[in-house]
Amino acid sequence: MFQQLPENLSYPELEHKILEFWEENNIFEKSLENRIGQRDFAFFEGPPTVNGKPGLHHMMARALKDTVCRYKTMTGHYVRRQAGWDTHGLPVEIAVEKQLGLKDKNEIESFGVDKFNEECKKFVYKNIEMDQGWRTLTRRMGFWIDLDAAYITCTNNYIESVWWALKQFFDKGLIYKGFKVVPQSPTIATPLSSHELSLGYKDVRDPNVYLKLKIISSPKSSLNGSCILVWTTTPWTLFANVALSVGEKIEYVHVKNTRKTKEEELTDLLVLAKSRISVLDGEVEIIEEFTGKDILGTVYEQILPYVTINRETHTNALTVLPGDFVSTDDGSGVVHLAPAFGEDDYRMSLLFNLPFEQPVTPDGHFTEELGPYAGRAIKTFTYEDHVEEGSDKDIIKDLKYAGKIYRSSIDYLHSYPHCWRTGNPIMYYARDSWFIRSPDYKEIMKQCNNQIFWQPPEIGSGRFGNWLEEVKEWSLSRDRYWGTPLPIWISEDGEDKFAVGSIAELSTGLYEFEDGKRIPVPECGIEIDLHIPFVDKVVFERNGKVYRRISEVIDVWFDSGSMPFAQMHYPFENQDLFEKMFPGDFIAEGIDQTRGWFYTLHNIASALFGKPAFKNILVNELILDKKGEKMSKSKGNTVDPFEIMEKYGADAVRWYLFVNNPPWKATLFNEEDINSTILSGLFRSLINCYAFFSLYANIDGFTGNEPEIPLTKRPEIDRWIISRVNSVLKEYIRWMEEYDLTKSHRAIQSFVIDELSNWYIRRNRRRFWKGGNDSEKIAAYQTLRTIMINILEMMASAAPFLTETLYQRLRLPSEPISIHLIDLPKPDMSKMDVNLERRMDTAQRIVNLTRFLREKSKIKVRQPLRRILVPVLNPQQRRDISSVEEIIIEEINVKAIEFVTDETEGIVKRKAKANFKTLGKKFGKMTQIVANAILNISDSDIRKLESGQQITIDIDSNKYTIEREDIEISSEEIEGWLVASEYGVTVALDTQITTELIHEGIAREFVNRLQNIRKQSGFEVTDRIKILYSAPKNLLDAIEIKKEYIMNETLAESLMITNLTDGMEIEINDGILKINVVKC
RNA sequence: GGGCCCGUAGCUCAGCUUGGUUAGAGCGCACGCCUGAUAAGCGUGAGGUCGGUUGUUCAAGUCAACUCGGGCCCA
Repeated sequence: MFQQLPENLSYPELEHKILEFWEENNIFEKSLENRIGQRDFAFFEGPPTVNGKPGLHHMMARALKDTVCRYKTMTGHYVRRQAGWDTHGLPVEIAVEKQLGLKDKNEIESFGVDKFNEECKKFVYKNIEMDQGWRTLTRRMGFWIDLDAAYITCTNNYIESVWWALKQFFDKGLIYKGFKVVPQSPTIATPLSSHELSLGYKDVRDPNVYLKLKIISSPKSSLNGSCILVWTTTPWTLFANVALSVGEKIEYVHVKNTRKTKEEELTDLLVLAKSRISVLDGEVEIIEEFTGKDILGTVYEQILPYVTINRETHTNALTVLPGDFVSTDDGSGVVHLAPAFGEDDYRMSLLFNLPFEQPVTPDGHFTEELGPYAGRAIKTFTYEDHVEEGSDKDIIKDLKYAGKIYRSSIDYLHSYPHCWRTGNPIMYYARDSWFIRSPDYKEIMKQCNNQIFWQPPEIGSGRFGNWLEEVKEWSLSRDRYWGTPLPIWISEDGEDKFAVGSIAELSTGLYEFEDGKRIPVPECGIEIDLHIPFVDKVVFERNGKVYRRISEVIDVWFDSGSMPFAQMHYPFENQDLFEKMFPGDFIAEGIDQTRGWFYTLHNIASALFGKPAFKNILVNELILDKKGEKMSKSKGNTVDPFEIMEKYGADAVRWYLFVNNPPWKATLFNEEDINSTILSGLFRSLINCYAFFSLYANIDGFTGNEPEIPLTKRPEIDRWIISRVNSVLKEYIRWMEEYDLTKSHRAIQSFVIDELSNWYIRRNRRRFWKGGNDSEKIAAYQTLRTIMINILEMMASAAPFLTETLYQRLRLPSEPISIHLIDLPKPDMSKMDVNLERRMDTAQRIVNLTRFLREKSKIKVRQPLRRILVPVLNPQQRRDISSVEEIIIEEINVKAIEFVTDETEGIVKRKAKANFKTLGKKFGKMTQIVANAILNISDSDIRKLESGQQITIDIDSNKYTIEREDIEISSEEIEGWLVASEYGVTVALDTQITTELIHEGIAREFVNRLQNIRKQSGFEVTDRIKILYSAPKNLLDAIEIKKEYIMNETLAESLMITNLTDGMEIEINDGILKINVVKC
């Protein structure tokens, strides 16, 4: 028996059952066991950070991964799928701080770093198990990945592998400590790496301030007493201003500027770049022009008086210096320099021996030096529970009071980096920190990138490629607690350092107790934990020196970038496995990982192994809401993946995400589309196909074990659908191999709906319901079952639940217990017949044309007609159509197809149309004119061309030679007939209806009414009936003549005329009949 | 300021690599058909200045330049 689907089927309900089935039968495990020893396909899971709830966009990446992995499994690969969790770093620290009510690093220190890290660890493990979290999402959506063997980045094994990697970098001289201006996240007091920075750009309004600074002395004496105009968007950096910079070759002007304010008229004498005069208000009179070079050395009045600048020791302080970075795109063409807060500025300070003032603490507050500003926040910082007001406005107020503001507003709109975790604006800040010299191996990274297949390709060459072109040093260290400790130990005199690359090496150190006692690590009695504070208690005594670890932890992105080897604790274990798994075959994540995980994977793999980390990558774009806006919690337009899956089922959502739009294009998520296109389209069609199959298969007792009818013995339409399914399979595989899941699945979709359901099944219904069990019927069942299975095989990786549900009902006991344990078949070339496919295509075209003609002439399909005429251009076309004649005739209810050829000249008018492709090449400018002439060439000329001769056309006494290939021939009209044509196929319909045909039509109408009555009366399909009826003369005649046919069709024992007074009234062709139908 | 992607029917998308003369599909809408897949199935129709301009070409949705709008990334 082929088990029927439930009446009110609920996809989510079915899916839950399937989940249980998989788990009870260990299907996932079996799918792996099956493939042991087969080709390996190495998949790398990008570890999600274990805080927060997963969103819909996470479902996208996970669905893509799952589908590719399942597909690869079905095509004979062993796909190792180790899950992973990213557990270190700021996201976790911040969540835990919040939980514990700690506000900043000081509070963490007093709380105790050991306890804090312990809390972080607990938090991480709790989140991994969380309901409605990642684990649940993963299970619910059917993402098959080994969660129990997940790599967790905060385990000793993982960290040990990361340490090994860091030691490689260190020993190659690629890690160094530098004093540099780095982007610093103020409220968490740690530097960020460039890829972290790239996660947090936001459009903001910043101050837009023009300062006028008094010139004390200048080599250009005419400027003395005037002011130099300086522009800034960061007033908080002005305290640290030590010099100004101009472009040596830029043209500057000395102007007299008069403008009116509300209160008074002001006149200023100002110096600024000539091209920036437009920033001035009011009238401008140019007094003098010169270049930047002319005013170098000009001394100006210090902007804000708090820090003391000694011009004796720093002779260049508070002067105008040359800078190649000065631009005149905005501002005044004069740049203020604060070496502690800008990369260019810092470089200038070294070059010109400028004083270095840093009146700001690493957490973004002013130092004691600054009097009234001491302790205030530089910018407005937002915390979980409060907001700390920034200082910009007050600084501007003070400067105004001091008469140093030319103009100020807070309207400079630009995109500025913010901390990706706290959301607060970053500050560029000079400090000590550790770096990886990534530019040193830039060429290797570029070369490795060329070996990667990117889907879509433009990200590899564009976004990622450009990024590699401008590789920056990797700012590696973080001044935080919960992270992989940077395993570098420095001698107490600071002169020597080394990296520790393993637990074994760490164990050669000494554990230092609070009382100063040092005991070898293996004997210290404390369990080794590669975190702060344990590692900081380990000291080494070498060469008579004591070495202590530096304090920093590393960028979490180094953790996740290390996963290709760290997930398997390489090189300490699993060397063979690593050899097989590296480089990885496939990764898939969101585009936001381009400079995140994609980059760190690539960077580390290039540096350590000189190979790319992965060979194929599928990138997905954002999921926007249906209006095209980004989903965000604040807008309230986010979609909960769990809710959506319980509404439509995971399969429908997965399918929708693939098919609606290529994943690498921003997808507009419209919930209703899941229902209107996926559920009521493809899925319903597929379900209906199965329902149809099982209904009749069960009636006929078809088991699936019948001896196979050879392909050659099956009807043409069977061979057609089998050919088609193989063609589709070929196409599907082609796109899957290119990681184009949209094209591959769209191909299946149209096949199921248009070809299987709407053509094959509909055309063959009669074969299934007619009596007997001949070979033609068995062939129909066998064909349909095969096709269904083939479809399920193709769909299984994308819609694992629905396909399993149907497979369970279709499978024979001898077949694998799950669709996911099956081998995807290879397209069978011997079953593909392109000619047959073309012929069927023509048949469908003729059917469509005929339907159109019936519609036009208002003749119902139930009314048989005598014939259609089809003009054929050649014997081939005639043979093509003849071979599918039966199908056409039945579908459109005509008695015959007649072919019109040359011999029946006169009936068909033929027309030649220009083939522009060949014509254009030959005649160039004359193409259009020749094409027009071709429209008018005679029938005999057309025939000449057909026989291979050339003709010449005269236009304005020029001769143009035309060949067969230059024209397209079509039959356009048939005299006196209703005609339609499309793509070279023409159909004429004979609309004459003879008495015989009328009788037949009436009989069919009558059968139709009777069938309706049977159905309404709730009779079984197999019940026999007796019919009594009365009817007007014309109908009665027809019914009597067609009596046998009618009785046959309706399973009637008798069909008797009586004078019915009661009975059901029905109408046929405007006549009223009365019928009485009873079961025998 | 730079880079990338997108703009085709009311909506979601094909088509653009390789230019060729009625620009397609699905959904929605309107109308009709079918009734032994029936809380199914089929068809027809309306609906498009292919974002705009300019250019290349005999010919541009397709190629080029510019431009407008949207998104993403960078500075």
